[in-house]
Amino acid sequence: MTTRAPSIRDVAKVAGVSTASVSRTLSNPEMVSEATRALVFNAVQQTGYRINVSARNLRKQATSAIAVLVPNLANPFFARILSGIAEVMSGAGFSVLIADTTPMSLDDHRVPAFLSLNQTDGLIVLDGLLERDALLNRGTPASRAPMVFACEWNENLVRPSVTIDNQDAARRAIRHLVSLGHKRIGVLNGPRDNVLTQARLEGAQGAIHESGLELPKRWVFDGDFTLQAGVRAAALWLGAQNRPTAVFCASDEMAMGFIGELNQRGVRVPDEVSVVGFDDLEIAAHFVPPLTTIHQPREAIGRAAAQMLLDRMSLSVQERERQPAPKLVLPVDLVIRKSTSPPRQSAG
Amino acid sequence: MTTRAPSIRDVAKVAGVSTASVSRTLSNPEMVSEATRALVFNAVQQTGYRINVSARNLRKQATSAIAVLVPNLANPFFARILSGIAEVMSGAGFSVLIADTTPMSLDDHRVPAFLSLNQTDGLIVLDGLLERDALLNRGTPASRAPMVFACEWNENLVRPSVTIDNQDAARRAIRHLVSLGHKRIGVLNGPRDNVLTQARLEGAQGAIHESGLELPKRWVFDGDFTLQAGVRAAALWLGAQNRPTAVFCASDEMAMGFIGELNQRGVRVPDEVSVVGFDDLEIAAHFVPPLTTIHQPREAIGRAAAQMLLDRMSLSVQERERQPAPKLVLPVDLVIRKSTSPPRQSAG
DNA sequence: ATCGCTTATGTAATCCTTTACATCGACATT
DNA sequence: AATGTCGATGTAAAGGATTACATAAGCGAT
Repeated sequence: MTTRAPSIRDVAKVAGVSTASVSRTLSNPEMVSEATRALVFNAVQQTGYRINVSARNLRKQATSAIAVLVPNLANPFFARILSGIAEVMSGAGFSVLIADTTPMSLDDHRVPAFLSLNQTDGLIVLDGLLERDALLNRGTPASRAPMVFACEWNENLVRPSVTIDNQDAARRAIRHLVSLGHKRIGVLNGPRDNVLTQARLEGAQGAIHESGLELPKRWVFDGDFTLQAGVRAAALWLGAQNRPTAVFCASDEMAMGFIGELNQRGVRVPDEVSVVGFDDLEIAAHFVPPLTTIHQPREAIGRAAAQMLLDRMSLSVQERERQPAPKLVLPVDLVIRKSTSPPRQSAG
Repeated sequence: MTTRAPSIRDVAKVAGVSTASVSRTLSNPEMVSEATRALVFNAVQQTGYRINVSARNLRKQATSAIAVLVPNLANPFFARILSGIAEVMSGAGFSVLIADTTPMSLDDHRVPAFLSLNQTDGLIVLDGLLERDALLNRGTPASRAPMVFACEWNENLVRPSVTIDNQDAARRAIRHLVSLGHKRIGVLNGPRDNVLTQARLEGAQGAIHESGLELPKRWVFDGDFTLQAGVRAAALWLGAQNRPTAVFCASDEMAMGFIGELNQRGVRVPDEVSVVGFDDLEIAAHFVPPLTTIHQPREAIGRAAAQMLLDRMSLSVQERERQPAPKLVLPVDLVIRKSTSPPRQSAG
């Protein structure tokens, strides 16, 4: 009844050739004669043969699959990057495994499992926190796996990576606010231990000082990139005295949470406070008001990371270790919409 | 130099036991004696052994992986469901493969590849369009694969599924608008061939008629669930004479695109038109104005689908075919926020 | 001491492909 | 005619874990 799936032997028998010929026809059609090819294709049709991926993987010592470690799948920011990765990878014949790293503690047994390379041929890491995991460095086989870090990655760490210039982006956001005449500029940032947070804060700080302004501690709000963090910041902002007339947020989600909450409390943006976001999520252009923000080419980041991983995987271990880790820094744009305007009173 | 990874044989040698004992220790520790167990664990440590997944899969005729077919990965709606799936599945020791089906034409070779079960042990399909693919039904092995359909699924089709009651949801949205006093209610719907579109339209139509109102064709706007569709609908709405005073949108994205565009053109929501969304994306509660919408328990849908698939996979083919396809319909809520209000003039 | 039963372990077959190596014709060159 | 070359095919050996079956050891009962 439940008869076993047809194997390459069955195909060979039907076609009247050897299993080697079948295998060759299927993976290197140009190696066999026209006649054999026809015979085999025919037999494949007849038997309904489907290759057994596990057997091939075992023999080839490769899996044709890569894994993506995502800090938070529910976050729309990552979804889009994943989409870019999936596009390139499936085009190249690879499957994409996803792993949400939020629920995994850093020393979770699954992380090394992914790294051990017999589950996947390579890895794209979107979670900057994972680097600190000793596991990435300890076991030799693990650290040798082809790996590309994307997004949450400090540009000066030594690993293949695809990032944007976070400092520069923050600087541009601030300059825009300064050029509008803002003197008191606040920053709503990510979690302190996040690599992006530091880079963006430095950039913002630099630009503020360059302009002869100050960034006192009380104008720097800690957040975590989420809508909720924006909501909390709104309450803080409202309660503060001598408030900033503009706030640079390290993510669109926080910017929207901030604006949304202010609106509920009757404070208008940009009339009473200008807001700059970061990411340029799709919704940003349609928000009320449309968000001035830093555009990140998310799909391109995903595609680039995938391509870089593909390149790395095509190298031998030695070659990989000899070559310096490639680093790609993609350009970002400031897109000016309606959430920023000159401050209400020109003087603080 | 590049020495081959330690295999179970190496562990066995170091531990001074047979490969069988090693295998048993690793997968059924209770089958071996205390002493052997210690010996083996030790040897595993020493050798740095990692199981070879391909070999195990080949032997066990299973992959410990499932695939999720997503219509559009970039869509935040699906990202959250995926997150629920990943959570349950990785808890149960399964890997999750994702495949974005938008780029695949329906007869793409990859679809049957996923179905052929030797790449994955099961399938969760979030793309309602795929059912029409003859491939799902033609080949016996394919149609026998454990499969669960979620979200985009018509409740009365015969397949294991996790859905919400779309008709009821739409009905509730409409009743809410009616209860506010609206007489002219429009609908911004999904693509015509989408299963959700039909169910929601029927529900909306039903509720409108029940209330003694009409739904003329010109008040039904075709969309595709995207922000852009909302933008387009706004233009249409503005251009129409005798406009609806309220619009029920089949997705939050469309609702937000609609509101965003109206705002740019100086039309206030809900003052001039009330808007109900569908999905309750995170951002909905923080939009300006906060969106009245149908709450879908997205993470729960994902978890439920994963659990159902797990259950189905634990059954034999015969059992699966004997049992009726399980169907889970999760409850939805209407959450009333600020994008709906009584119409400006009480009479049409 | 023998038998029977249980528990722990080892041996070796098995899962299905890929591919190194061997073989075989056919054809060209000398 | 003998030799060499080349392309196409077949044979059989991996690849690494699981597990059916065989064996051995331990123990209680007779």
